[in-house]
Amino acid sequence: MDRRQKKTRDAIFNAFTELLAKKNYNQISVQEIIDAADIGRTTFYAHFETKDFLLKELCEELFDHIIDTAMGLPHGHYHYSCGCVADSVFLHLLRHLQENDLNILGLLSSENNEIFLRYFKSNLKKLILSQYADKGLLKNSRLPEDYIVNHISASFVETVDFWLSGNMKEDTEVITEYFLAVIEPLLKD
Amino acid sequence: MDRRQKKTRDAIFNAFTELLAKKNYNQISVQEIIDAADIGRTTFYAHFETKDFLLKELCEELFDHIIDTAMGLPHGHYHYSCGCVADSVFLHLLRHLQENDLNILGLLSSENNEIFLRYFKSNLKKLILSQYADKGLLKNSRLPEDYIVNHISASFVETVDFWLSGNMKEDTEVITEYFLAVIEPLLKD
DNA sequence: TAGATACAGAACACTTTGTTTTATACTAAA
DNA sequence: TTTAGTATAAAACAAAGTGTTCTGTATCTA
Repeated sequence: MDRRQKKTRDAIFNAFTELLAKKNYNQISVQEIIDAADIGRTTFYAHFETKDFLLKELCEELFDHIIDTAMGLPHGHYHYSCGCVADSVFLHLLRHLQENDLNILGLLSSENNEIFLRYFKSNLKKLILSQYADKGLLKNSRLPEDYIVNHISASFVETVDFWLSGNMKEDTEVITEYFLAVIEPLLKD
Repeated sequence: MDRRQKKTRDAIFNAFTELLAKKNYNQISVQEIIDAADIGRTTFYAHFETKDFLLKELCEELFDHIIDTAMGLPHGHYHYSCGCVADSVFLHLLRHLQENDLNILGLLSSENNEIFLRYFKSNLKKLILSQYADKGLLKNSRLPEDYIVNHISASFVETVDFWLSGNMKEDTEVITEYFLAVIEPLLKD
């Protein structure tokens, strides 16, 4: 990719991320992004059709990477009761968040975090499927599989939200235990 | 309240609700609401400071009523295992939604339903607290109470979302059973 | 070095926003 | 029924934002 393109693209992402950390998405104008990124008006529209498309691409950059690396990890049982919390993909995800690449924490903690949590959740489903469904761990006589996958994804996202809104007081291991304790009853062993 | 005030207020709410059912919140302009409600520009701003305030007041009208009536219901154990699903407040809530007062279903099923689901969730916490926490049913040696309350609220909202996005194929009783099966392991008995 | 491309800057018509002003119609209470 | 208060309509307004087009310049790649 042309160095110039990458440079302006990064400038836009950075400006947008900083703005999102301090004000609501709806209240951010394209003009503000342009000013903050210090680029020409034409340039912005050459890169992104609208503000919504910019958001979408930002989300892709943020979460696709995180989920994809997690997908590459070896799968395991990861039950709370079997004491292997330390090996859980979910612990890995939390630690990845904690490292705060690309100021992802700022966005997930911001006032308008629903946007990102929603995107996070939809990406998580793929991970859940590869972790549990492939191994037949989700079979449950009372509940349909898609309901369980949805529930587990939502539970993790909500756990992250709980953790962040409490300023990450708890260790990643503790939060992982909370989460695993909540989803464990839904899994076959 | 002045009849004229109530009349325009209703006109605004109706117009806004109809617009929300077919397009995204961000893409709706105040001008469109004004046109749809067939009122004067000045009148709108006499009622609502901004579009965001209008949304907030709409949410209050929609959910405060539902939750408040549910709060008035007698409390019970409502465990899946004890077979008293029929008495659950949650079943009552689902039926209330199904009646579709004020086209609440249209909003909860719309593309931008996060806004409403989020508001729904925060109101639900009050209900969960009155249902379970007061009776000491949430005590759990492994998990803090606020985490459990948050989890139960989120689980119900996500269950509603699951139900609606599948076009309400399942009966309210079945959905209630799914939900109770998921939260039951977190409760003391 | 040459052709292609990304960028800046300015101008553009257009929409939206929130306010102000003036005049009219309605309502609630005396 | 009258009256004083108030809700509304209509028009005009400045300010800001949107998305596009054009021209000239700088930068990249081959």
